[in-house]
Amino acid sequence: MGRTPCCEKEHTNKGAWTKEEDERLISYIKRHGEGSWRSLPRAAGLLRCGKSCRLRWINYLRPDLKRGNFTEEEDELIISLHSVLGNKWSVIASRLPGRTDNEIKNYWNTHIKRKLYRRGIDPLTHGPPAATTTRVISGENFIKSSKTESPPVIETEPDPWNMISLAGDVLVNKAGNDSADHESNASSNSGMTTMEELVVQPNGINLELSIGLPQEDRQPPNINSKTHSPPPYANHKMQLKHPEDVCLCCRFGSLSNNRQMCICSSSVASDSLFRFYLPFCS
DNA sequence: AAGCCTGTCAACCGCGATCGT
DNA sequence: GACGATCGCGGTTGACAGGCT
Repeated sequence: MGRTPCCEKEHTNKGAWTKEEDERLISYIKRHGEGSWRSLPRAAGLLRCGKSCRLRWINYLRPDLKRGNFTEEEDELIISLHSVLGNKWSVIASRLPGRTDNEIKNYWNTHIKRKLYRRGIDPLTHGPPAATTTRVISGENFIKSSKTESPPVIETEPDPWNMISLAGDVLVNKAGNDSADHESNASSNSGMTTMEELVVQPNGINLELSIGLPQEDRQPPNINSKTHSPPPYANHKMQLKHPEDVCLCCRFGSLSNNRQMCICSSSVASDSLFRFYLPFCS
């Protein structure tokens, strides 16, 4: 059962288009116009699926396409349109002359999401990271468990762990220092060179942003009550590529071998305070 | 220098929407 | 209204280039 295929797969080319194929397609559309994609390949002498021809034309060959980098104005327009429209790439593209939905979608996933994360904005909600999200797997730089990048995994059920760490409300300072807001730490990471130097101040939790449980109830549900071990994924380290990057889980990074490493590694698991923050990293 | 890793983006795939009969 | 054909969208994949170790 199932759908009938859109073309005879065994007689069609796949993969990258050759120059000759492009020329054939352009020439045919110049003569006959767009449309009738199903019959176009045969008529144009192309061994391609109609969908493939349509996509090639729309995303690459159309003469009115604008090439080159996105401008700052386009960036901001995309961000504001996305905040209203969500992933309606075709609608967003219709507001940016010369840009295709595919192009904008790719650009969003590779550039703008990162840009928003750096601004402390959740690209899904266009607001601050939600207090009800549970597990952001290392934010923009999360270690890919598969080839596919999903955005940071955001689940919506309330989770006390995340209520503490995700909303940007955890204050971690070097021992002996007065409290400093996480923004300045996050942007500079200055002096945060080792995890051993770090002390969590439990009373540094910003309750304005949190809907957390009372302190004594914050034992994370997935901590092994006998071993007090964090979940396995807490044993990873996360690489942060850019100096201003921070782990979306713990909101900090630290320098290690000239690389930004998330401080939320298992090496601090013995610190009961830290355990609250571990599972959200890596 | 070689192998690995990561980012980018063109292309593919599946499915819902729309159209035509 | 039912049904099949086609279109269009959004998510995903995979090839490739460049940087890093």
